[in-house]
Amino acid sequence: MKKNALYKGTLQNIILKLLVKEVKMYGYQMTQRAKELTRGELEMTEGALYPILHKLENDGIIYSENQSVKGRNRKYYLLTEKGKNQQITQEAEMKSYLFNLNTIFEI
Amino acid sequence: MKKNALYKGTLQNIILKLLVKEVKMYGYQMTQRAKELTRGELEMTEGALYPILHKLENDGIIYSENQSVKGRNRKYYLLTEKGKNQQITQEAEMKSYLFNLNTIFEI
DNA sequence: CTCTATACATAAGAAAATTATATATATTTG
DNA sequence: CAAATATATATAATTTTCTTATGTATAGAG
Repeated sequence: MKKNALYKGTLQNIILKLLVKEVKMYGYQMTQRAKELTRGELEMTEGALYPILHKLENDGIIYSENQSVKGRNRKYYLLTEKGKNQQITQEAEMKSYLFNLNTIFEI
Repeated sequence: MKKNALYKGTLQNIILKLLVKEVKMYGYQMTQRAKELTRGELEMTEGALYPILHKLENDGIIYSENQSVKGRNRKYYLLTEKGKNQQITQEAEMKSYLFNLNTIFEI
């Protein structure tokens, strides 16, 4: 099994959760934060991350602000109002999902 | 988001857990059991289930026994020794995964 | 000055699911 | 009793979602 196999289908949900917790984040920062929070387990690849961010922005769930920091460009993302609602819905789905898996795996 | 989106990547793990709990099960039974345990949330489709079962059998993780019940054929699956070890490994991975998601979603 | 880290982006390919279709029998319902 | 639904397995075509690979660019460490 691949390293991130279990996390398939949860990435968008995780991204929205990170954004609601930290208010604004840039892509690279999300990969680091996700890795920290999962004790090194989840390594979000750029090939997965950036297309999701672009899709979310295109769908009006998040919006971006460019900022130059120490000569490098960062693209910060924030939740829109629509995105905040979406995040609440998806977090509820995630909690139900976790409850169900806890049931199956008797945790 | 699709109904089973979050469960993507966990199906094989769930199947092995069902088998270790109930010793022997047939495919259709797994779909019903999974649906019960997730309060109707997870509806394992045949197109996902059967290819996984065939792959697991081909890899020596499970083996099958045909049984005719009330005129209909059932193909029961059981874990091999290799499969039991595999299940233990995958359950540990699943628990780590759940721990990490609980961390992210602060449950 | 080279390597690693930071930062974003996208194309090609693989993996894992959904959807659709097929077959067959038992049971329930109108 | 015919039709619809439930039971039971299987597979092909398609779609989704990820990995891998590649590209660009700058900062900092050694």
